[in-house]
Amino acid sequence: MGRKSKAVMRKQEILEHFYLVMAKEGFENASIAKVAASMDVNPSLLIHYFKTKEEMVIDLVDFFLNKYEAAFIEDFKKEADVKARFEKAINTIFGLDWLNVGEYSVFYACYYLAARHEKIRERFQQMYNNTFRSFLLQEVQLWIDAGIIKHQSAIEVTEYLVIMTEGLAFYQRIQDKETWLQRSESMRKMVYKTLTDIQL
Amino acid sequence: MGRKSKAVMRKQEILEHFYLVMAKEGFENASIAKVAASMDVNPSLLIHYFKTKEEMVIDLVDFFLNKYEAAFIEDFKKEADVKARFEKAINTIFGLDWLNVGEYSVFYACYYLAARHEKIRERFQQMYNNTFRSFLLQEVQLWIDAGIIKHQSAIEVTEYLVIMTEGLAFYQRIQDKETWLQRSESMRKMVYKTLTDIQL
Amino acid sequence: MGRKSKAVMRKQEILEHFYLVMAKEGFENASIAKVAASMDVNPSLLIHYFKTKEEMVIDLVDFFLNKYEAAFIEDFKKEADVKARFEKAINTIFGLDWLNVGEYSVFYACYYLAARHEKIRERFQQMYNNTFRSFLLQEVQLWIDAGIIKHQSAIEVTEYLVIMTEGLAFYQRIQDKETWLQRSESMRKMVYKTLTDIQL
Amino acid sequence: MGRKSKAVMRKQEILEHFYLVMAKEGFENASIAKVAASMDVNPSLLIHYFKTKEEMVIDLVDFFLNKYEAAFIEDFKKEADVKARFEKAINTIFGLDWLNVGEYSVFYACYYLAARHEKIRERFQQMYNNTFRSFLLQEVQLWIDAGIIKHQSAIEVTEYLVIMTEGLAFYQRIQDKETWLQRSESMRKMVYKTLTDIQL
DNA sequence: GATGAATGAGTATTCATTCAT
DNA sequence: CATGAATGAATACTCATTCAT
Repeated sequence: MGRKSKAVMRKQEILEHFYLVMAKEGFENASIAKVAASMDVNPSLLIHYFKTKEEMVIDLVDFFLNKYEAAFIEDFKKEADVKARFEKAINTIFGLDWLNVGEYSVFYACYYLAARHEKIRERFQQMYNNTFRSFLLQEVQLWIDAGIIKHQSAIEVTEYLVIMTEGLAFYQRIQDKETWLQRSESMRKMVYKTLTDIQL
Repeated sequence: MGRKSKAVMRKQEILEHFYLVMAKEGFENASIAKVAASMDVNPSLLIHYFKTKEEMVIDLVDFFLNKYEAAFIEDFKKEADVKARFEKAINTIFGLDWLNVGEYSVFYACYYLAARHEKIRERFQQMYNNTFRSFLLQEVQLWIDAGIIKHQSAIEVTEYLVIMTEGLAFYQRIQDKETWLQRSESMRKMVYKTLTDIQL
Repeated sequence: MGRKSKAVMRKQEILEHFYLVMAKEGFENASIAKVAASMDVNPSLLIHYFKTKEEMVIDLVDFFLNKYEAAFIEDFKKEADVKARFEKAINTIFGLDWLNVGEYSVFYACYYLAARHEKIRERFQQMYNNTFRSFLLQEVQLWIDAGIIKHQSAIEVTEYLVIMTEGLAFYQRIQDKETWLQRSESMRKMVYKTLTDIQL
Repeated sequence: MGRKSKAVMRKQEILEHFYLVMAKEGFENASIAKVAASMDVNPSLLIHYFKTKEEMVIDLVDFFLNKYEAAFIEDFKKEADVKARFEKAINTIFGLDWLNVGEYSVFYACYYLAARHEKIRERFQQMYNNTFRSFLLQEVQLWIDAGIIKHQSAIEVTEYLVIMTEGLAFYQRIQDKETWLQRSESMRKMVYKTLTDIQL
């Protein structure tokens, strides 16, 4: 494969700074000039690599989702034992956020953009359907094979988990920490019961 | 003596147009000038009522969430019979979206803003905690009293429904219609089972 | 004479606030809106009393110079003994400033305006020629009569003092305090000598 | 490689136009747009060189004072003979103004700004202390060496001349020409006498 | 006498972008 | 590859002012 070309590296670097500016100043305030300032280069250099800002935004979403996917998968891979991984998965879903304010504001900026930009929406679809679902699917299958989950198909459980994860993340972010912690425990039990038929 | 105050009405009118411009052109492209153009008044008039754009944005979120709340409650109130209302609630959650693209892009723009603005986040909290939760809570209690839902507390079920609703809405929006329809049915069954202990 | 009419009092009040805003924010930033805000009234009220801003500015200069004159004369009147008044006059001229930053910035804003506005220039002329000169003239005559000043006409000395006062004030304002104090003493001696023919 | 820098020249050109606009329309009416219009370029170009208007104003003062200094020194250098230069200096101080209305209104706008801006005040200090004083000081020393001025130190005389110059300039500008001419002659005599001990 | 509605021109500044070097 | 010059449209906001109430 050899070294990445300078262009590819530069683009990556630009997106990294674009992301940082967005996390810090908000998506609506992230301008080419500010990203250039953050990199200490001339604004026209960014235009040199991404012909328009729109292109840059689209690539930013891609860049961000790659990061997000990697973090998600990383989180699941750590444990070797199947039972332990199941517990960990549940804990992760109900655990406090993986992302800080700046980061998840970028996530929702991207999600907002998906509503208006077909290309971006497709990228989201791809992430959820290919990466998350297909990864979770094999994971869930292992849980079923191990008898942890009963009476349900792998595909249904996968969908359920994705939806719960997003619903929880969404709901959690508008709650203050104390309120959230009070509520998350009973949610955890309910999901646990739904999946395992075991009353905790 | 001054003039009779048109402030309340005018503000409402401005927010209506702000919302329309946002739905049509996207939140990042909704400028004071465009809203003024849409109303056929001078931009400075908007500043006369809302001293800054920020204030206008905050009030827009409020305006939008009020609308959203009203639509939500309206939807639940239509049926008189408890059992029918329960079915309807489930169907609504799993049904296709209440909102069109422009509308839900505004919703997610608002949600994105909540990540960065405390006032806006508080407004979301208030909507979820006071309006949705408290409304759903009495509804769920009726379902429990009627024996539709078993073995679970009203508060838990309420939380569960809110989270499922948001998770589903989120997930649905990045799926194409066909994919979504295929998946929603199995989700519906799983939730039904979780709540009623009845295998559909 | 009776009471001043409400209009006169209101105008005075407006000018007072105009002056305060100017001293605080600078003459180029003193707008009708800010003055109104400072008074907690509606901007159009100021237009009600002064038809245009220009008129308000002209009256402001007048208002300010009246204040300035009053302070000047007050300062001279305090002493009864002629010799003491002469000493005091000299000390005042060489003493540190009567005005603080905001105040003298207003003074120089007015002076700047005099360069462009004939009406304002005339008002300055009137102040210097009528008030300062004519007041100083009788004062100087007393000093001459008392034999404090020798070999010079009252009119010449008056002119000399006005010029020295302005030159010193101007020069002093761009010096830091320490530098100024070092230099003012020798200036004082030179003027003293010029006027009295006495080597201090 | 970038473009060859035109920054220095362009900045100078902009300041020249800024000065012209200020002299013509008054400091409070000198806007970036007007300066750009006067240069027949786009307003944003001015911001390209001076990031803010404030920066532009500060540089304008510098630009103006440089001009002013140069004119002052030029005026003194013309004569070769010491005695002639002394006479010329006195005549210049008492002569009619070097500047026309627009020009000296800019001068007083700058002086006004010095009251509010430390950087600008420092620039004035520098001009008076370094340029004027140090230049005059050597000049005055020549006069003393030549026996034109007696019984006084060079430094005192220098201070005295600076102060008289400013006081006269200030006073002169609010007088009409006829009044001024009547008075300047006697002033001239008094200064002459103070410096030379010779009764004219 | 005082308010608030409304305007229209103006403010400084930022934006993305193009082009010459 | 990278800079800096330059543009032109857009930004939010402020200005003084008018007019109806």
